[in-house]
Amino acid sequence: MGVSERRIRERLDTRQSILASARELFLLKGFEATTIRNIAEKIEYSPSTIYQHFKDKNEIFYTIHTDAFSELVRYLNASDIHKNPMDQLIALGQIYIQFALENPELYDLMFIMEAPIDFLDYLEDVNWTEGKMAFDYLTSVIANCIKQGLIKETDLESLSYLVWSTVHGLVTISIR
Amino acid sequence: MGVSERRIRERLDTRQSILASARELFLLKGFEATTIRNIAEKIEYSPSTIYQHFKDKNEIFYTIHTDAFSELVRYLNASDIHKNPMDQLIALGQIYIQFALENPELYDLMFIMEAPIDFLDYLEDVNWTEGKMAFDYLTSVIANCIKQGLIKETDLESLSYLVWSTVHGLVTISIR
DNA sequence: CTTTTTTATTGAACAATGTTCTAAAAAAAA
DNA sequence: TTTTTTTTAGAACATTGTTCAATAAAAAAG
Repeated sequence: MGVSERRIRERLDTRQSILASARELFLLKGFEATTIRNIAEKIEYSPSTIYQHFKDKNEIFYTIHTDAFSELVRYLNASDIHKNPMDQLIALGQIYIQFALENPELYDLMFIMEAPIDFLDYLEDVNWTEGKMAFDYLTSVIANCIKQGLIKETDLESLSYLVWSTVHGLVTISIR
Repeated sequence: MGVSERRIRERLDTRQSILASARELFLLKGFEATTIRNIAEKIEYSPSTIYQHFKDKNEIFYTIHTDAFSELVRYLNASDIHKNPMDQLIALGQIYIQFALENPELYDLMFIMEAPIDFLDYLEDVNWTEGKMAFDYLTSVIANCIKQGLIKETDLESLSYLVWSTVHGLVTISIR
């Protein structure tokens, strides 16, 4: 019977509806200023219904956050086309900046917006696959540059941090 | 009569007491998790009393934030001893990092901790003298470097941002 | 078609929060 | 001692996230 399939689909729909509304409100008013009742009103359900899909308000934020990172990783993968690691590194930076400028509110939500208090706990809990993926990718590209003598050898991880934080700094400034 | 002098002094004392307690709690639990009642309990006054000294919870945070920046500026002024602007620039970076590492929780509160929502409004309102001072100082040192041909000429402001955000990125990483 | 069981949805309720307001207590001035 | 001013407190309010028991709806079983 296709009944249960439809029900699963319906359930997923309201879940997505919650996420979409929440995201819109978060971007518009920030995390704190967005209330569960706001979201509930927007999806035309009672506040209680939301708790059928998410443990608490934080979990809604986490989900949106993780999804956004998935999208960033998808963007970054486009740098694969380059064979020369230095070109790849440059492309990586360009794509990163492109992503940030094309989705400024999303970038804000990912990196700048005030997050729930237990955010760091959460990052450890879910061991933040998406974020690690993005960083590991950067690190591996830089490692290739060093291996081919295109970059002077230094502490790999520190250098990766440095690159990221510099680009992040630039992006943040141009967004805000 | 020294009566009113004493009253002013007493008033200032409780104000300082509020700030000290609030700062301690903010650093310990973050802005959101710290309640007015927490602070009140710590200073052994009723919550209402706090509102005699500060418009709202945000204003307490703002005050602490501004004070912290004053302290940073005080630190940075020590770079005056160098005549060569390049030495000064290097000293500036070193002092900045020193400040951050010596007062990691404070640095966290100033740059990383989640702030009240209307924080950006606030920065514009008070036109954020302290923050501007620090940045203008950096900019002027870099300008001197360019003038003396020690740094290749580029967009001055962007370069200043770049330097700051790079150092900030490094500091943030080593603190957290 | 009727009854039973499962699922979905709600509305009322709770505790905690920031904040305000009125009354009391304390201090200073007269 | 009385009056005025200032300080402090306690009760109260609206809003928040969240829970829970009751109701409505849907599906399954008979």
